[in-house]
Amino acid sequence: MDLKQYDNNNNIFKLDADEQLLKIATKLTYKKNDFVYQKGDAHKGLFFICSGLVGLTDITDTGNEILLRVFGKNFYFGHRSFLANESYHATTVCLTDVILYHIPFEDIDELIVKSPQLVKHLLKVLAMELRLAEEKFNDLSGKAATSRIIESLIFLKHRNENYNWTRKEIGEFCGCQTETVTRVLTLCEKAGLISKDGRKIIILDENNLLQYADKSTFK
Amino acid sequence: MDLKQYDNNNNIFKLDADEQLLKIATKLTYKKNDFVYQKGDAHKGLFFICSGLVGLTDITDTGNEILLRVFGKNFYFGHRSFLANESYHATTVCLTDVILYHIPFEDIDELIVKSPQLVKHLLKVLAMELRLAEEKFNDLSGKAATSRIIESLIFLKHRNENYNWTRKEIGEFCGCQTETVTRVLTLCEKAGLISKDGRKIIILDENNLLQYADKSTFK
DNA sequence: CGATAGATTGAGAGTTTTCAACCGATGTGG
DNA sequence: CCACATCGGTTGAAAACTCTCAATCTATCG
Repeated sequence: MDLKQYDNNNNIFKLDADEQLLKIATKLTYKKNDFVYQKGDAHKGLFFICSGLVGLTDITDTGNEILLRVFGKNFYFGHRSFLANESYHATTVCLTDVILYHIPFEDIDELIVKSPQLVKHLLKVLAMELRLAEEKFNDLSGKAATSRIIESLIFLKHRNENYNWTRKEIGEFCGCQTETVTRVLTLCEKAGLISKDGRKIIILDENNLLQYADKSTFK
Repeated sequence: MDLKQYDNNNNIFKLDADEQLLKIATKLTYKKNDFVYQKGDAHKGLFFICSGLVGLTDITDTGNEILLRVFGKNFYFGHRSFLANESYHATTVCLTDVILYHIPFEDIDELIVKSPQLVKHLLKVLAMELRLAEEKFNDLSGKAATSRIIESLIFLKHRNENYNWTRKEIGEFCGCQTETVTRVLTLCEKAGLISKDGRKIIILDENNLLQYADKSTFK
């Protein structure tokens, strides 16, 4: 991932709620670990997050979960399937308790009429998400686990500073096992780049940490 | 990748040329291995392929090339950077001699005015490309090389039946080395699933081949 | 026909996974 | 408020897959 391309709070992915649209929206609340929709379901319009964190997850052939994208406060999600007019290709799971609006739309034409601004926003977000996905593919293909883990930690922290990302989630996001994440984080701690407070990971020096990411192996 | 989701000739990604737009377009010809644009360049509107094959490539930290996407006849490309208003995150290289139209646009608003239909097409293509990219990530994360190679071979063949995909290209598309592709293809040939005519790979039975893809290793 | 790009094969190396055991933190119900 | 269950984290050893490197072979093209 090209971390330089991001503002610290990922504001570029966010949009304030559209008051007009919220009139046709339904407010929904979810508990941690609830699904909003599941892989294979028919698309059902857009979702807008008021509070909480939502992850887009899938399962590999070997049964491991992967974390494709993460949506935070003021993010829309569900847009990909809606815009492609496809069923969902992955499952959204609440990483925390979540409050969101569900905005039902039949098709793109309806959305274009009701909010051309939102179409433009989603177009841009989608295009950025495609870059991110391809950068993640590049990383998984050519970067050592150490680099991927460190970069993912920084990326995820920027997306939500307050949330305590688990080793499992970090591993699922960058394509490696929980144990590998633990080993790398332990080394980072020994190198004085992060510290751990219980399960919480504290980044002490982001620049140094990023430099360390270029070390090829965790042995 | 979910190969079931594709029509055999990937028609869903294609669009006939827009006669109006071609009036403001420039026709360009390229030789095999030429670059159309390179990573880091500022976006410069849309490209539409009249004939030939174009690959979107990048280089990993370890210096290996990867093949992110492939564009064929009647495909638009360059749309991601244009729609995100970002510089190019990867390089387009001509896999064959190519004839294309370059359609210059300043920004999305100009495109929306001149061809709302094309915007809708690109929106849909982009959304499908994001699914594909995430499916590729899933595959790389959880599928053995054998599966990825076989699925990539079938996917690429469907995108362009006539083109003789090299082991290198197949490997770059699915994230493994040329030698690994060779080894897997040799096994597939011994299993009677494909045959080789010179450098050409002939798929004898696609269904059987796909079933074989689930075998986990190439040893 | 020679030159070059692409393909094949083998052996050895290396990163990451897997499996297993254990530890520590967190949260809940009695 | 303790006891206990559960979830998440740590560590080690062994295994596995794929890569790397090197040598050789074959196809293709000018």
